[in-house]
Amino acid sequence: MTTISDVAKRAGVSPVTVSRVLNRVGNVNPATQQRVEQAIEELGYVPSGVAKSLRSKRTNSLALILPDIQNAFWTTVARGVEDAAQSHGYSVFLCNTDENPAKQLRYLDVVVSQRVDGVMIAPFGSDADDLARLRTRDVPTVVIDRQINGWDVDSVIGDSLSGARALVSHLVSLGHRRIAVLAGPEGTATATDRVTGYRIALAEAGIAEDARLIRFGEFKALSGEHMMAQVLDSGAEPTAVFAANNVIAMGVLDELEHRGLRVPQDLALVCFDDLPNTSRLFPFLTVAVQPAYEIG
Amino acid sequence: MTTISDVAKRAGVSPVTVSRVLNRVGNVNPATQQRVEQAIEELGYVPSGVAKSLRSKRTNSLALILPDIQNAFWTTVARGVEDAAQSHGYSVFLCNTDENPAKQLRYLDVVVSQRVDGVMIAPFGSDADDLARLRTRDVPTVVIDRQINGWDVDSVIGDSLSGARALVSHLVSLGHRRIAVLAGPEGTATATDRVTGYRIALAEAGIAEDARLIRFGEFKALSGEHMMAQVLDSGAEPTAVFAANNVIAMGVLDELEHRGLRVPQDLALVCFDDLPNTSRLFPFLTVAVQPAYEIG
DNA sequence: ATGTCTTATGAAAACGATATCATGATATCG
DNA sequence: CGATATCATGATATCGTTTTCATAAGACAT
Repeated sequence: MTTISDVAKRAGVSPVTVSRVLNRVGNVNPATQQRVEQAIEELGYVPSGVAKSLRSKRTNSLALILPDIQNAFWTTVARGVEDAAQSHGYSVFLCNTDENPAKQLRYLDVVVSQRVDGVMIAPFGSDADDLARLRTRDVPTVVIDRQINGWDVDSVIGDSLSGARALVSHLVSLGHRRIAVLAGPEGTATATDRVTGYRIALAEAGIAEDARLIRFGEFKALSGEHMMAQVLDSGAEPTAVFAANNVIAMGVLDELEHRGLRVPQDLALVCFDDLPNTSRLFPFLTVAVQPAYEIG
Repeated sequence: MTTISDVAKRAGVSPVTVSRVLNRVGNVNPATQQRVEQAIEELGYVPSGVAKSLRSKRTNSLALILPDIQNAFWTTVARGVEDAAQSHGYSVFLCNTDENPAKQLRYLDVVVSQRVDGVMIAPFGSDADDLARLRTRDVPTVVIDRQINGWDVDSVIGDSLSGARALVSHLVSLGHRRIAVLAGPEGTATATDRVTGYRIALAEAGIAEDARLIRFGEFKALSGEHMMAQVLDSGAEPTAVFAANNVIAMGVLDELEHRGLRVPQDLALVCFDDLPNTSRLFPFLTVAVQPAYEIG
């Protein structure tokens, strides 16, 4: 791999001068500059970002830590992040935690060790301790989509509570009284906020809560399937379901299909977060769309 | 940011000894080791990957350059790559070229400058020149999904030709004679291979080609829409359509919907690459599924 | 007792860039 | 014309590690 010294030698100057040409800083004789540029061209020299980072303490890279890169919501967020980063000269490390705390921890170690200039994370759980690695090391951080207790950090968060409340109120206005909610992990703000929104909507309508209709699980299709099955088997006989995100809704549909139940004839369904082709796929489905790209 | 010297000072040893403890190499007195480990703990020290990379010439990072991270096929590939990389201690830089040569070029510069240990790329076009930056610099590279002319590089490629041939033969066996093919960019091996497979299937069935039924565009929904419109307006009256990938198929559906045409009653549709929920979304759709995760 | 091995540690150099300071050559000013 | 500012360039130190070489203290064999 050619270095700045190789270029310098070829152009008959010192490495310092090459650096000056590269960064367009300081004064360089036009003739010299041309010789240097030619040497760079001939050798196909590309400066080492690694060495540059070591000296300058900036890596020009960011980390984006997400729970599920196969979820369309998150890829859209990623796309937004990527475009914004690129237009400012940053590269993005994309990390997929799979909603797995151990994986998340490992990635936090990696990004700290790689000395990225900043981290955007949709954290698992809402416990500040998990993110201690970032806080104690003063890594500039933005939390996405989920709130963190006990750390006053910049965040970009959709209004889960209001969204959930609106969705459930919509169901109520259609005449539903026995509405199930299938949420994500109980420790995650996104999940609890959406359940809270659900509760508020019920309270406003004067409907009593039924514990059998409230389930916490994971933001995964399989979990949606299980939760739906539990609710159906609980004897609570829901007429409508509020899925806390798109993937859970998919699981719900799977389970309903197994049982030969149709949406919306047998059971109404609403959910959070859009999916690609939702309107074609489920014209009957009401969703609370978050501006994923803009969040990114 | 604490450095190895800070740790050394605190433990009353030299940085070399700390390094030895960190990398479990050479002989270190157990008592010393414990002092060092305690100092690391107390200071919350995380070694600088940047400095390590500079010295060791390894970054433990890989780049994955993809045309569209919003396409489920690619996110699945990404997931496979990520899992494999992580289990071997590597991190992955995910880069989205958006099928845009300029973006691709920019990313190639970035990854070369960042000195990643390897690159996996689904390149735009099939011209080796575009990838010259990688070749001339001996960056270990694997090409995914698309073949490159003039560079004998490791590749992981689904069999576009056979897949396309099988899909089109399937249509033929259903009695279709006027079959349209809507492909990606003409310069991309994936697109041309799929068209070649289409041609072979037609030839085998003794069906003459109709130029109006063969379209090249982009691997994007909007392009699928346009191509479908062109074919429908060409007067060629197709009874079936072969979309060269999932996203194009989505565009086709959009266009058909605009015109009030139904699948499969008015027009049969087959395509390459799976989509999430395909079976629920389009029970009528025949797809050639590539093992995306395993490719990754 | 002398020489050879192993263990435990440190000093110094190196990785490839940039920041700082120094130097000589010109240009500009009063 | 001497003083000062500007231009063009280079020497050297530095970023935080790891590699290489050196050294000293015991252990062991002859």
